[in-house]
Amino acid sequence: MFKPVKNIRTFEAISDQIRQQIETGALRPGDKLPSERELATQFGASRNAVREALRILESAGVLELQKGATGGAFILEGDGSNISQSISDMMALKRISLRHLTEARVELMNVILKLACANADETDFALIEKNIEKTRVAIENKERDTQLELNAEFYSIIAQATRNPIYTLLVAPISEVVRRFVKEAGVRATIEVVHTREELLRLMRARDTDGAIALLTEYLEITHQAILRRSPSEAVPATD
Amino acid sequence: MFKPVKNIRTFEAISDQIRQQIETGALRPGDKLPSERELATQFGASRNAVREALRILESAGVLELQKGATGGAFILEGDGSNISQSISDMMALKRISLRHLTEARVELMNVILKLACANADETDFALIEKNIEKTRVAIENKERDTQLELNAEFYSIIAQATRNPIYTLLVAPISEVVRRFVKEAGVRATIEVVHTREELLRLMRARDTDGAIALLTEYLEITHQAILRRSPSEAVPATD
DNA sequence: CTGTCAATATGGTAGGACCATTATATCATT
DNA sequence: AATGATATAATGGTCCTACCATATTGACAG
Repeated sequence: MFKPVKNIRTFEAISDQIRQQIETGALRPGDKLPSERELATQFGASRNAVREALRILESAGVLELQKGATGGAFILEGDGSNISQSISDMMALKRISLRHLTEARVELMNVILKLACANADETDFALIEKNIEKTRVAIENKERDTQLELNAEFYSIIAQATRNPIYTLLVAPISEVVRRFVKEAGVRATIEVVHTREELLRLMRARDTDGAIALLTEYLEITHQAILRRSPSEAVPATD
Repeated sequence: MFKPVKNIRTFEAISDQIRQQIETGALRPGDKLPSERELATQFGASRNAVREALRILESAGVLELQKGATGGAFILEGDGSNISQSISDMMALKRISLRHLTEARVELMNVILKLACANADETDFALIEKNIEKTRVAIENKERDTQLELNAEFYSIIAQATRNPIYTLLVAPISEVVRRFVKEAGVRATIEVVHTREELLRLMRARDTDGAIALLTEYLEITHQAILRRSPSEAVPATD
C-alpha cells in the first residue's frame, strides 16, 4: 500500500495553519491577523494565495475583513450563520424538500422544547414575553420584515434556554430557510400567532412539556400547510 | 430613513450569480462552468475576482475544481461535508464543549432511531449487518482508521434509513467531530462495540424503538465517559 | 497496434500596480 | 482653544501579466 501523493495547494496550507492556530487557542475571537501583505511574506507565499485563504475563512464565518487604515482580518465569535448557507445550498441542489425540512424542524423543536422546559428560568420566560409583545405590535402595524425577524428570535430564545449552544446553531439556519419560504410564498402572519405563543409560554412556565410539544408541533404543521397552499411547486420532493 | 449604501464586492456578485443559477436549476449537479478566463470575460471582471468566487463555492461544497486540459468547475451533488467543517469551526471557537456535543448527539440519535425503526426495510438492515461485520474484522486486525471510518458509516446508514436527507447531513459532521476526539484521546474500540451493534440491529428489526433508543443512549454515554477519562482537559466547558 | 512525445487547455501561483476606504495626524481658520 | 478641512498612510479590493504544474489529446515513430 502506497501513501497518496499530497497535492496540497498553498492557500489550503495557509487556511489550515490559521485554523490550527484557532484550535490551539493561539488565535481567539477579537484577535487581528497581520495584513495580507505581511502574511504573504510570513507564509512565503503570494498575496493572492493569502487572499484566497482568507476568503475561505471569511465565507466560513471564522473571519471578518475590514477595510481602511486600521482594517484587517479579525477572528469572529462564530454564530453559525454560515451553516444556514450550507443548508440552503443543499436545498438548492434539490437534496432537501420542504417536507423534509418541516419534519426535521418538528423533531428538532420537540427536543429543544423538552430541554427548554426543563432548564428555562424566569429570565428566559421574560425574554419570550417581550418577544411576543413586540411581535404583536409588528403584526398590528403590518411590519412584515420585523415580524419575520422576531420570529427567528423567538425560536432562538427557546433554543438558548436549553443551555446547549448546539441547538442555537441548528435553529438559526432552519429559521432562516423557513423565512425565505414564507417570504416567497407571501404567507402573512395573523394575530393567531401571538395567541399560540402566549399559550406556549404558559405551558412552558407550567413545565408542561408534553402540552408544549403538542401545541408547537400542530402549529408548525399548520405553517407548513400554509406555505404549501401558496407555493405548490415546492411540494415536489427531491428527485432521487 | 435611508437605505444602506451597498458595498457589494465583485467576487460576491459573481458567486451570488452562480448560486442563483443553481437555485433556478439552470445549473445542475454534473454541469461544468466555463474556464476561469472565460468567466472573467463574461462577468467583465478579472480572473482574480472569479477565482475568489469559485474558491468560496468550492469551500461551500457546491463546486469541485479539476485541473488539466478538460478540467474546470463542476457542480457537485452536495453531501453536506462542509457542514462538518462549520460545526468543527464553532467548536474550535470554544462555543461548544464535548458535553454539549454528546448531549445533542444522544437526542439527535434518539430521533433518528425512532424514524429509522419506523421506515427502515431489509435493505437497510443488510447494509448495517455488512457494516458490523467489516467492523469486527477491522477491530480484530487493529485497523483503527478503518474502524473509525466504519463507525461514521454505521451512523450514516441508520440516518439514511429515516428517508430524510437532513439527518444524514447532520450526522456526518457530528461523527467527524467525535472521531477527532476519539483519535486524540486514543480511545480504542473493543469487540464489545460489535456486540452492542448486533443487539441494536436485532432491536431495530423487531421494531423495538424504545429498546433501541435505550441501548444506544447508554452506549453513547459510555463513549463520552471513555473520552473524558482519556483527555480530562476537554471536560472544561465553554467559557462564557 | 503501441508506446512516446509534443501541443494545448486548465487551474494554481506569483508579483506588481492601482483604486477605494478608513483612521490618524497636521494645519489653517475662526 | 475649538473646529473643520486637508494631507498622509495603511489596508482590503481589483486588475493585469506572466509563468508553472497538471491532465487530456493527437500526431508520430516503432
